[in-house]
Order: sequence, then structure tokens, then C-alpha cells
Amino acid sequence: MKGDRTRQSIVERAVNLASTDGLEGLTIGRLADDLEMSKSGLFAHFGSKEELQLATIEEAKQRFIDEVFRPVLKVERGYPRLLALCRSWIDYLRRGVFPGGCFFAAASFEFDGRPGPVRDAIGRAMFEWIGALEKAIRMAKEAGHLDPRVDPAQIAFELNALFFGANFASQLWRDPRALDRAEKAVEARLESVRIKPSHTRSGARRKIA
Amino acid sequence: MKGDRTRQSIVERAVNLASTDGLEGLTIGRLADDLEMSKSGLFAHFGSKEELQLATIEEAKQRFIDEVFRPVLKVERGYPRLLALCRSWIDYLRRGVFPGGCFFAAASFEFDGRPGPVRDAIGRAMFEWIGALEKAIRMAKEAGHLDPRVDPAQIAFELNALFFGANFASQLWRDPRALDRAEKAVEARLESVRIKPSHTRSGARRKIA
DNA sequence: CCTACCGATCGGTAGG
DNA sequence: CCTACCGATCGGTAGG
Repeated sequence: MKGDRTRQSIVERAVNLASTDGLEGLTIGRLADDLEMSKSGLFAHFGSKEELQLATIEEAKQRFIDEVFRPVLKVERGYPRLLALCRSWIDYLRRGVFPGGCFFAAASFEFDGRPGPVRDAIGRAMFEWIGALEKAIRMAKEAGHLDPRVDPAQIAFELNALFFGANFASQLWRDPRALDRAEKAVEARLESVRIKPSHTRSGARRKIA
Repeated sequence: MKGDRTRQSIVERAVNLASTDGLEGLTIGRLADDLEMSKSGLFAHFGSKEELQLATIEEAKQRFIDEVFRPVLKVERGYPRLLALCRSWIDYLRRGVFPGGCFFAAASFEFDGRPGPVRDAIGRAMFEWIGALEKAIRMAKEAGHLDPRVDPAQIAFELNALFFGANFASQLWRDPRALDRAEKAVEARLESVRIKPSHTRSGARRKIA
């Protein structure tokens, strides 16, 4: 019980530290100092730095799901939910859910050159996220809200790229226009493949641009 | 003379190491081992790790200019050069100019949360790159090849985002489709704001999509 | 460009 | 959860 609460406070702090300094820059000594506990006391909860890193990724996933994904499930399926999901991502950066920007963007670029279980866990987490994005696109397509010729994997790739581009400019330059630019680009891209609901019974679906 | 050659071989190796392990993961000891020289002998060329990091960024800039930017200057100005610049970026990833993918994408995400001269240098380098991209867009617009309503900063933001998205998927997942997806997205985006040259004297310019 | 060294910090362990 | 410790490595220095 108490051990669980301690462990939880450790991984929460670890996620915040890792989002600014990286998962490798996260050190057991500094984390212990921050939490005013001994290194070995903290260490005992994980057994190795790698396990601490994996636990940190798991905690970041939970926070991401709670902050970005879950709120959107109440929006109606199809185009509205897809658009809401994209806006939710941008808003998650705007609200500063992680102090160093998107934890997963940072972790992806940090570990893409280092083989091992940590890289694999980040790869899986991003695969799940892109998969969720792709699913939202596919559902909108199947609901007749998107051009049937649309390739969900391609659109998911492009939307994710815009999110990373937003993270880049807003974090490295502290450029407040970055999030607006990303929002504009995302909305234009979705609009370009949208099929607007026809209000007349005989009205043919409008051609997409 | 000899000192210059040694220094050059150090920074070349440093760029490669940093592209996979990060600019902070780059350590003087490992770099010295790799080059089969003493730590202090290597260290004497720079005076501090920070100076080594700054020299490494400078070397990466040179390589980027030589590999991505310079080849494109021979292409005719306007739309052709803009398209060639984008393709050159994607081809630079494809050729594996840096072993760990794009040095600047990695460095941007690594240092965007750590204040200091290294972050500032990366910020400036990226500012110059986005500026060059923006200039290519502006030139195409002024040549009448792009919709006059186009905002060069917006398009530059989007193109750079697609490049980073390509780096992400090709590095973290080793997904060979990533570069093709980026190429497709870039070409579609440019096409969407393109004004095709009219071949008839009386022909009005076609509306963009 | 080298050997020889410094204090600090790293991940991790012993033993309680 | 702690104190006390380990060898290895970190960035950096002295002196040549």
C-alpha cells in the first residue's frame, strides 16, 4: 500500500524529469534527491535503471491516454471524433501536460538509434498511438465522412508529423504561433478529404478537393 | 596543419556518434577511444565539452549544406527548386548521410528542454534551415508558380513537420514506407498550392484546389 | 599530443 | 525504506 504510493510518486516525478532531460538523462541520484529519499531506497522499487525507464514510459502512456485520448471518446464517432482527437493532441501541448513538451516525441527521437527494451517499448507505444489515430480515420471513412479513396495510414502519418512539428517549434523556439500553425494545417488536411453531409435527399455527395 | 586535420577527424566522428547517441551521450572518453587517442589530447582541441558540442553542430551544418542544400542551387528557381529541395531532404535520409538519421531532428528534440549555448546554437541552425525553406517557397510564389495567397511560413512549417515525421518512422520503426509517405505528402501539398504554367496566350491561370 | 591524476557522479550491491 | 559502500566513468586539470 504505502510502497505503492511511493512508487507512484517516483514514476510521476520521473515522467516530468524525463520529458525535459530525456530518459537517459534521468538519473537515479537526482530523482532520489528531488524526492528527498535515498538512492538505494528508490532503486529497490525497480531493480535496474532500465526497469525504471520502462515504468516511466508506462506512466507517461497512462497520462497520455487520460489527457488526450479518453476525453475524446464521448464525442460522436466519425469526422467529429477524428477532429476532436487532433485538437485534443494540440491542446495537450498547449496545456503543458508534460513540462518538456510531448514525452513520446522526445523519447522517440532520443532512443531511435539505441537498440534495446526501452527503444522497443517506445516503438510499441507510438505504434499504438498511430494505430488509434488510424482507427479514428478509418471509422470516419466508414461512416461516409471521408473520401473513400483515402489511405488511413497515410493520413495518420501526416497528422502525427504535424504534431511533432508543433512540438518542435513550440519547444525549441517557444514560438506561440507553432500550435496555431499545426491546428490550421490539421484542419485543412482533414477538410481536404472530408465529405460534407448532404442535407437534400437527392443531393449527390460533393466531390472532395 | 596537423592539428587541424586531427581536429577535423574528431568532429567528423563526433557528428556520427551524436546522431545516434545524442549530443549529451557523446562523451570525450568514448570519442577518444574510438579515435585511438588520449582523452586529454582530444580535450585540448576544445577546452570544454560544450565547445566540443558546438563544434559538432558546426560540422553537422556543413555536412547538411553540402548534402541537402548545395546540390539544389543548380536547379532553376521557383517551383522546380522548391520541389528539388524537398526531395533532396528526403533523399538525404534515404542515403543515410548521418548514421542515426537527421542530426538536427535528434538534437532539436534532445535540447529543447535544456537552456544554454548548445540549445541556442541548435535553435539558430534550425531557424536558418526553415528560413531557407521559406525563401524557396517565397521565390516560387514571386515567380508566379504558387498561389499568391500562400503563406510561406505556414508551408515551411508543414514541410519541415513532414520531414521530421519521416525521420521518426524510418528511424524508430525502420519502416521503409515512411520516406515514400513523406514524399507523397510533400508532393501533394506543393501541388495543392501550385499554379501550372499556362501554355495558351489567352489561357487564364487555373484555380488551385 | 601524452601520462597521471582530481572530485563528482554514475548504476548497482551488501546488509540490515 | 536506510547507511555504507563498490568499480567505472564522467568532465576537467597539472605538467610536460
